[in-house]
Amino acid sequence: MQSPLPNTLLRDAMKAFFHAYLAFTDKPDEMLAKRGLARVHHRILFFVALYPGLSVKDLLGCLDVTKQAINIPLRQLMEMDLIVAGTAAHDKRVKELRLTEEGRKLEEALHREQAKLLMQAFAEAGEDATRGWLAVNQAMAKHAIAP
Amino acid sequence: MQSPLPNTLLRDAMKAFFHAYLAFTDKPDEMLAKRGLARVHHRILFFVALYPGLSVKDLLGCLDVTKQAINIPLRQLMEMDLIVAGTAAHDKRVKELRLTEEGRKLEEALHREQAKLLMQAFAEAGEDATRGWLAVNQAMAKHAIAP
DNA sequence: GCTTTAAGTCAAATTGTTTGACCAATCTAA
DNA sequence: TTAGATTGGTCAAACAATTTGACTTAAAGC
Repeated sequence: MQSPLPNTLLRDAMKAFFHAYLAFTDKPDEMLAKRGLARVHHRILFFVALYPGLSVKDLLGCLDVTKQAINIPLRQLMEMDLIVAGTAAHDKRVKELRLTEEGRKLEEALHREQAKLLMQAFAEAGEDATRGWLAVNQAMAKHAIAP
Repeated sequence: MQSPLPNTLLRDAMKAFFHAYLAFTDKPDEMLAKRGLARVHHRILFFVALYPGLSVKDLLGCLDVTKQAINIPLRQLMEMDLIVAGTAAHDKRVKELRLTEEGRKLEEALHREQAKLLMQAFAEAGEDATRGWLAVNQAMAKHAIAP
């Protein structure tokens, strides 16, 4: 099996993956800290932005955490009027989480920083590399539990 | 500026990145938990494996944490005889961290799991994609603080 | 009616991290 | 050779996050 990554360089690839993820979360973490929020809050905002009307259960699945781990952060986001919870028409037990206007603004500000970093890296590496990066991440993501 | 990633799909790319990272750390986390160890321990083992003779200061740089955050995990690894600290010849203040034989075995077992996942994803996505994945991660990693 | 599911909560225990103050040994440069 | 900087280590208090497990309510589904 012929690979473009010699065995001796596999660890360098893993190191780059680790540091890329560090860089990816750096700016948003800093911005959130100023509001007394943390990375969990961002993750919640992110998935609610991606899937408007997301249920709490599906959110847990997306983040791969327990409901207890999300209990306080999610309540805070609702108390701060960044997220609202409606009731699903087909099943009154399930909540439909959505961003408020203010929540959308915060999520967008955080998203913009990460997009900037990604776009820079994409521009440096080229279009083919961008497609490749996405394809490998999606292949790996299939092995995570989430939807 | 023409991008292979339409704006509406940028969030999907970020989601894949997040879930890829989740999958990447899943198995090792599980293996470490059985020994009463955590992800920090793996990160220390990983960087000491990648850079034999690494100093404590450089390790802090690699991980982007404070010395207090590493104090206990590193001590545990040395008490468990997974890591040994020698003294640098050029400067007696600096320590040279290395894996012991047992440490090498554990690190390799953890590495093997991650390599398996990566190789699977590489095989699915193809060689070009593999090169692209690496290139984008390295471009992003440049924006992290580490060496 | 009985069971299951979605959501929420409580409490205790554990763990992790930060902050800030120290100290000792060693190196470097004035 | 002394003053200052650097490396590594430690302590303690405060804080934050997460886990485990038990328990509740409301609503479905059968």
